[in-house]
Amino acid sequence: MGTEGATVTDQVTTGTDVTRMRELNALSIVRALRGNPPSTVTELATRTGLSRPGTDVIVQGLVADGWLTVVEPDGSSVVGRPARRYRFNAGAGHVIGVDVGAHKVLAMLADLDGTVTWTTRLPVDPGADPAARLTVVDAAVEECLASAGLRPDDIWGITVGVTGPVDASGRTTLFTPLPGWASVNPAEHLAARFSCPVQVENDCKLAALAERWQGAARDADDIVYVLAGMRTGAGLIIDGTLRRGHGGAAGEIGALRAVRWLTAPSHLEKCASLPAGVDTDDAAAWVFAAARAGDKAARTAVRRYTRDLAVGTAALVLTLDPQVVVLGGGFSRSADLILGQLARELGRTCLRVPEIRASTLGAESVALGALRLALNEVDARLFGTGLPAPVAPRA
Amino acid sequence: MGTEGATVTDQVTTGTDVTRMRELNALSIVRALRGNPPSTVTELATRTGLSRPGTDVIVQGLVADGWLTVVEPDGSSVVGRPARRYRFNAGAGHVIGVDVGAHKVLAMLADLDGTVTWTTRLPVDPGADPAARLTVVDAAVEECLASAGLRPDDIWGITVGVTGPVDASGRTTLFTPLPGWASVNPAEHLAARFSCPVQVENDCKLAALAERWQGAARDADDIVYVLAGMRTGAGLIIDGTLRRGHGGAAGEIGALRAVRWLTAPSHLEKCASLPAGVDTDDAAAWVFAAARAGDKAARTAVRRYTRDLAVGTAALVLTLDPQVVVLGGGFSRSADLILGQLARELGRTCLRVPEIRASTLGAESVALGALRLALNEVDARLFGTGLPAPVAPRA
DNA sequence: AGGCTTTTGTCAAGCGTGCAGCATTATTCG
DNA sequence: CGAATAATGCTGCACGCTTGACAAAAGCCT
Repeated sequence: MGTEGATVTDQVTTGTDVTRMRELNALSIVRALRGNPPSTVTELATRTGLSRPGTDVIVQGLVADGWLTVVEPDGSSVVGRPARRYRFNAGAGHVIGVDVGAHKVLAMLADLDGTVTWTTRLPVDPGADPAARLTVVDAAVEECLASAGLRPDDIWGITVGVTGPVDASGRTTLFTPLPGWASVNPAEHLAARFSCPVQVENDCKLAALAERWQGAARDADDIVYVLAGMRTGAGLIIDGTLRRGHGGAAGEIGALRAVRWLTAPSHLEKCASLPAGVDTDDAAAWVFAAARAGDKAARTAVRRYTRDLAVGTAALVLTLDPQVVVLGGGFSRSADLILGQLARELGRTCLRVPEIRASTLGAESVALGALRLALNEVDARLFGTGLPAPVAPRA
Repeated sequence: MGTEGATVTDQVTTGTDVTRMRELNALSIVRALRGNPPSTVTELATRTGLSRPGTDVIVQGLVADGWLTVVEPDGSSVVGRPARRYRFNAGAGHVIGVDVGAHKVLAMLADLDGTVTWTTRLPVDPGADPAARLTVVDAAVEECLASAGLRPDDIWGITVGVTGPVDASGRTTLFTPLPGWASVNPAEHLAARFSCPVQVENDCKLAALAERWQGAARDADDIVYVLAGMRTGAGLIIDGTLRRGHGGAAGEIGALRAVRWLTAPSHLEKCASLPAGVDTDDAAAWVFAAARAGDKAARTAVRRYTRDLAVGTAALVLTLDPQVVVLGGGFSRSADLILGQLARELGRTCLRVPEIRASTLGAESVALGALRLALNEVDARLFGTGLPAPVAPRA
């Protein structure tokens, strides 16, 4: 406490107590077990660099707290005494990821290992007002809880994916295609029922996370994800971390008029050979199919679309110099028609051409990314502040 | 050691020994002292959260190792026994930052606090071959050493700033305006004389670092730095860290033809009212002066230049959504003529308009940034792996 | 079947570290 | 010169990790 003298940088609080050291060691053991098959104490000891007896003590404590579960030795034919194996108790907590779209709400439940244990998809009227849409979100989330017999307090994190840039408060005030949604604060809404942290994030950004987690860019740390569909958007991962920008509007290069992302899909909708009966939602799919079959006008439409898509992508690539560009979104099903030309255009305009890959995740990528973001938050809380609390750490 | 079985993620090595804990505490005390005025043990104890006796023991050790120096109490009029103060011994090590330009080599020497203790500026013939240029670099560095009577081993880090994207090996193979420089590896050259780490980095990126360190963007974590001069370039700081991109080519948006950064300065050179006698190097300065005096043609030239500058800046801003855009480079001396229009253009094209500020650093910004990068590297080595080695930690 | 090898599980002793508390010292104020 | 004040220095205590040793549980060999 500075009395009245020049108070400098008070309260750095990095001093490590000997009891804090034990927490850190416990965490490093948990970390050494996450995502790995069940391991023996000896393995954990070598992995963490701790001694075997020391590791054993900590492991016992973690088992008592419910973080680890014991796997009794099965008849594996090794020479010495068969070792007990310990497994991270992924069921100690769960996270929920929600994708709020115009036509549907998709909710997923996963355990702490990220294993998806339930998926709910409910339809929504595109014109539904915010209250109605939130009711559907609630219903989807509720179904996730019911599927595993969980109570709200068993959920450690929730992430909601929406379209449009998300500001710090979790709202999409700058722009949203959902009617009336600009005034909605989904985090606040869910906080009434859940005590865990609720994050709201842009759908492109979440899809980018998903591609790095389980999709086409698992090996990369610098990723530009381009969502190609009836809307065009981007999500950026730099140095392995999702980047939001200072106001949450990173990746919105499509707002630049010279980048014709807003009008790019119209090339497909206005294709000359498009029959009259095709619905506007199915137009793109029809054009891609026709182009694949050799239809001249359709091929031209796809070429024009890709050219426009490439301009914005080039701007992103030149700005960030990523390792990988991932093409996602609805049109990525037709990546075979797009990727070649996209690569050529980038090769023409960019200094260093990154790898270009098609998304390997389907329509669930946004919800998956939402799960990943929620898990990231849980990890940060666990490993950052470090609270190996007994059994069930709440918010 | 995995024998032949499924070797998973070996060697995580995060286990904290009790002796390692002491290292960490020593480091946190050093950190609590860096950049602060000399402090008493009691102050350090409260700042780090450690106990006073414990702090005292560590401080004694740090003094013995040469990291801290004692400041005997002067006659400050407080009640009670006057406290010894301890100061971080910034002179324990030094770093060197070099700015290799077309016309000059600028080298700076700084201590561990970043206080610049010597600056050398040597002229170079723009057409000099790589060997000649490297000789000048050596001379400049040598002068830094001589100024403080230092030996090469007293230097803990060196950073060299060059124009053009720098790859992982430290070379500028993609592009460089210096004749023959593409084949040069400055890091390797300096490694012959210095055992410390030598980094090579792009000049725009270093200038960006400098602006965040001591310049116009000290408070920001997300910065787009635009170097405006006869060459146009950019440096990006995201979440407080300089971003290089996967191949070191981040920020090279100027390579996009639609972004007219390459030709933007020609608007100034081709100004109609420019007298015949003015040298090409001084043309821009003349035009800015004329514009400020009210010359119609000059004002038009500046307006056209700024319009072109704004296109690329808008692409960077929309991609990254930074908090601040810093206008640097030689033309930032005329920021009064540029900033207003630049802000208007960004306001027209961008979703969320960042603050726009003029650089407060002069021609030394690149060398300053080089110092900062070298200091960052030293810090990372110290605080990361943690080696409070005795007196003088070498590479 | 019995001994040998190998690896695990467990215990005891030792050590380094940080913390709390008390005595000591140096300085100002009355 | 004595009282008050605050920093310094010292001792005992608690905690957790490590080393080393030994018993237990399996497979392999004779």
